[in-house]
Amino acid sequence: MPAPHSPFPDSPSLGSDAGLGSGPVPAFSPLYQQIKGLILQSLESGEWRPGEAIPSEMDLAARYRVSQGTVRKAIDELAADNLVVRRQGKGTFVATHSEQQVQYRFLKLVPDQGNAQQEGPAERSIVECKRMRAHSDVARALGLRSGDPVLQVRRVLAFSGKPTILEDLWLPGTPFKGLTAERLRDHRGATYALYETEFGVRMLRAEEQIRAVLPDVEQARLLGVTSATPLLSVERVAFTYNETPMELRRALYRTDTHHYKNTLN
Amino acid sequence: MPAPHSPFPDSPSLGSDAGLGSGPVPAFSPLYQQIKGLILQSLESGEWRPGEAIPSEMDLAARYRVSQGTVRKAIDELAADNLVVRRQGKGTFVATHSEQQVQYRFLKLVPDQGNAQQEGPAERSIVECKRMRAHSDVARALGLRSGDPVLQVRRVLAFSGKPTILEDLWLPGTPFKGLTAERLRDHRGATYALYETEFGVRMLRAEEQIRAVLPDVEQARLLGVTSATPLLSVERVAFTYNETPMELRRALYRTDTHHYKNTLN
DNA sequence: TGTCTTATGTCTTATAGAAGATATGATCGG
DNA sequence: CCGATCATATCTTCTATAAGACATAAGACA
Repeated sequence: MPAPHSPFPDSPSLGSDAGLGSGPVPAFSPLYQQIKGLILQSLESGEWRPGEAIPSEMDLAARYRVSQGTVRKAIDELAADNLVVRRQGKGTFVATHSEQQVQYRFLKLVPDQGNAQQEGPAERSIVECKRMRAHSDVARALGLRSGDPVLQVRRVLAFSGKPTILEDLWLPGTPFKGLTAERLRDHRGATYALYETEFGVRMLRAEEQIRAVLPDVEQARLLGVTSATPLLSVERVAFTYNETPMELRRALYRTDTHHYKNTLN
Repeated sequence: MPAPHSPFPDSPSLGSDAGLGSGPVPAFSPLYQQIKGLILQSLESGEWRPGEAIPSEMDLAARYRVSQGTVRKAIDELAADNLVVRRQGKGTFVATHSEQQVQYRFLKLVPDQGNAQQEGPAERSIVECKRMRAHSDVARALGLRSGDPVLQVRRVLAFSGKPTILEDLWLPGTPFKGLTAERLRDHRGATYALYETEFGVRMLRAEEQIRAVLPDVEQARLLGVTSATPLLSVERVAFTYNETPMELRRALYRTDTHHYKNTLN
């Protein structure tokens, strides 16, 4: 086998025993992981848009001066992380929240009877949408400082006319400059798809903390329940590239007709 | 490249274009998936016990008359499903609920401050343990018929002396013949580890349905809360091989000091 | 007792052919 | 001459194999 080539075009050879100096990739990592890191950078830079195809494995192999199999293993991991989607015979595509078979990729609330497809899309109504300064807890969750500008949205999602989810969203003000209640209301499809197409913010991963709570009077009114109705409190932080938090979402779920579904393995 | 060999030792050649007739593997599946199925059978039959090493990739390759890389890809998928664990330079081991770094593999409840390691193991106390006949809902969840014998266990888990989880377990009577309150109480470590070592039942996967509820009087008493305290209701069905359900678990979680943590991607 | 060697695992990379999808162009019927 | 249909060319990803690199542990040996 010939000595491994440098995955960095037009740079002096450094093989697999040279360090990158800085960056997310450890200095002494296997070749395919270095390639993965490079593809990740191109993905982050927007070289290929969500929904578009990335270059073929052969093209990428030529670009990075490695074999097709090495590129393949790099893409395998990206596909396992849901960053790209492979389609045999067609190509590899940048994953997107739009045009997906499942409308809501991160929503785990499903109806007790039937499935989410039959139920159809949620009816959304925005209760409030204002720019404000972040409190300490919101700032901490979003990696900001207290007082930094944020956008807050409160809305209700209803299924079959029945209000089921009350959500409060907090978004960092700078990346989402220009987002208004109108644009939110007019947009069809998932909110994360709007972030993607209008603001170039791709949500890749999220973490949720779930509790059981009782609503306050205002929350109960918006959901059409009494203050004695137990609700699921779901606090979600969604991350884009480099584990950067870009959205805090505090939601209350009614669980009389729906339940939160989770699979463990 | 030579023609693919049969993965079935001492059987007439059938290559990749012959059907298996019956079984979990589709008739026209790639070689590595057929190998995966064969390894799965050996795993299920108990040829290698949990915690033990399975034969090396080279040995398995010789056994099935395929190349090491093909065996590798089969094991890759088994490792992705958490059925086996790879350790470079040491071997590939059958995954187990015992001797794991995380004591409770399926428990997603974590303390609000600190982590589960610091907290230490839960203090268990068995409230009830009796053999009975399955009601229709329990029978349906376990794939039994109404009236079939089942074992029911009710217990409380406490952290730092504070009762936090109230669990009702239902187990099919036949596979768990001989399980008593004493054996449950005397056992150290995860309950799923007990199933593994004492009854040869390996839990591979589970599905949970989560709701917010209020406890009845008895439940509230056992958890030391009022009937007005909202609790997380977690109904879990755990599966062994062939997607066979082997345990139904209905639990109530207190979420004043803990929360249910979930990662989405 | 400490170090080196060796055996035996998995891991990484490379190559060749198979299988799927799509566009193009030839062929045939009207 | 026009249009539908089939074969083919050429993309793509997928599968299978081989061989060297790296990791780990046990025994040889000073």
